[in-house]
Amino acid sequence: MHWTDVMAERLAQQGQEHIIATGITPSGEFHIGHLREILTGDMITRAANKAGLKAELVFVVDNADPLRKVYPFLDESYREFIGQQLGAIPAPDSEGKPDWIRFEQEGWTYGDHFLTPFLDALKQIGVEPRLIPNLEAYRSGMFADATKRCCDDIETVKEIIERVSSRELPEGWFPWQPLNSKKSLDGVTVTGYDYPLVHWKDEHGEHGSSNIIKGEGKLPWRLDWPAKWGHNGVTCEPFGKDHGASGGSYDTGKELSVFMGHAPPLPLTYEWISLRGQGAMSSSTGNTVGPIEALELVPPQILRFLIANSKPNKAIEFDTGMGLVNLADEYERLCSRDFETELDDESKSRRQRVQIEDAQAALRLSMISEEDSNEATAVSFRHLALLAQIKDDDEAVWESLRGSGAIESPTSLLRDRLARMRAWIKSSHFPEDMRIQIMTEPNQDAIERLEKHQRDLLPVLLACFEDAPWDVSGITAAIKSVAEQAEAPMKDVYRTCYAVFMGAERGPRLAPILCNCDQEVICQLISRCVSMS
RNA sequence: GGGCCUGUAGCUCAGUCAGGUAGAGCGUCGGACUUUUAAUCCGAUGGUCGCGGGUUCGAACCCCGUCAGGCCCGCCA
Repeated sequence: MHWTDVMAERLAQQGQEHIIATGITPSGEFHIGHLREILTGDMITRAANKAGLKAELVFVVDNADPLRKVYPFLDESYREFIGQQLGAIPAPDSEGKPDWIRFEQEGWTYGDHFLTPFLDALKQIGVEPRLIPNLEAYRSGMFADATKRCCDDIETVKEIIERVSSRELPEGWFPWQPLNSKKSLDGVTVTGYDYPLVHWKDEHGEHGSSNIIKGEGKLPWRLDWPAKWGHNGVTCEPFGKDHGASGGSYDTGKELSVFMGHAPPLPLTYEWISLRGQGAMSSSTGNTVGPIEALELVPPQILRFLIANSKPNKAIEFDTGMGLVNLADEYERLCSRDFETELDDESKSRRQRVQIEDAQAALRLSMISEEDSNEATAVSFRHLALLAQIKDDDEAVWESLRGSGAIESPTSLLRDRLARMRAWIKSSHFPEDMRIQIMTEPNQDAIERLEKHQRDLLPVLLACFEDAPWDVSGITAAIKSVAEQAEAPMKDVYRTCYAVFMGAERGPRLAPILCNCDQEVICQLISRCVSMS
């Protein structure tokens, strides 16, 4: 059974209506790691709805969280904002400096700045959750009840956190962090409590009172999370393995949730996504591939497929090179399979059936909208990558595909895919193995691997190429005339050609590539191979 | 110190929750297609299931131990 269906089954045991929650702090550039959080939630939601439940995906934007430090992409002037809430400070401009003008005129905040492009990407990927900006929830008093309960019984709250997480809370710990005189959550000491006011003094020597109902502060993380479960009615939430560790915030949240008066959500811990060969993704080191960037390279279905096809507890290594080609081709192959017929085959073992069913489920979850069909494009990524490099003009690509009978006319799906393919080829992510390159130096190994009678074709090849009109048909004719003059099979001629031009045994159609090269340079290459043989 | 996850074919992984002959895809190798879109089709190859014990008629799967890698227990998904 697919992992999403397992979750749906568990949810069904608990009730009919579900809120599946995801939450991310917009502290920096979003990356595909964040995509796992939201897609995991989205896929559970889909599976639950398919199982006849009523499920909704929500995305809690943790813009009440404070700025932790001056990240490398920020100007030093952000130092004054440390400790202040992400939804209440200006966004960085192109130089990383606070954009006061947009902040004051449009209310454009730090959180908005990072969230908005991510939401655009999500839309393309087919995820449109209900947004719950956390700062606004605080300000509208949504956290008041839970907060009151905690402040009224600090000892119980403390006991739960200290026992479950086995860490000691500092002296003077209070279940509400007030904003100080500089709107910061740091360096504040609570001096008294008189609901709804929490009295404080800060490190600047100022005194004041924080109104819980108006959200003049926030709950510490370990309380904030279970409180959100309560007022958002969350019944299921996937989260990263950092929260899932024993004694971690889910463990304390579970008990605190009951203390606050509601059942904790069904958890699902997922593993991190790392960049192949570069370790974990991190916004602060700049070691990221953003969802936007990823979408420029591959269609959104492939990104969904990556998540759908990996069990949550499996770490994913995102590979923007050959790995992506293989992933995309695997997706393409699955699209063209006929699962129904395969499942009708009685001789299939239980395991084989499970594999087929899981592949089917993963494919269905890869669709952008549930009404889509997974039409196969009949063109592999590998093949398209090749054509896109050989032919600068889109029309020529379609012409070639028509000629080989792969398509009759390009679908919008294919047009879209070609556009992304061209972006990929231009980017630094495109794998060198896929890049078509004509030799600049003779490849001695390849020449030596040729049979003698194949090497003997080299002088003939040189003669024919020197006289050839330098266009596609001229070069094609020249290759053909080599075979005629030498009375050799075409197979040998091609072998020789690929050895000379690409240092390989086989390769893509040569004429369209060679006509983009300089005739004299090509002939010199052949001539050097001749003298070598 | 406590805990979590992972370890199965060259690679990526299913299969572990409900024990019943070790599976897929990729790769590799071979063949076919007689001017080759790195294509496509067909066939073959491939594993002491990290290691040791236990339970069982029977263990990749359950139990105990152990090794290796990754991670968490300080608000980074």
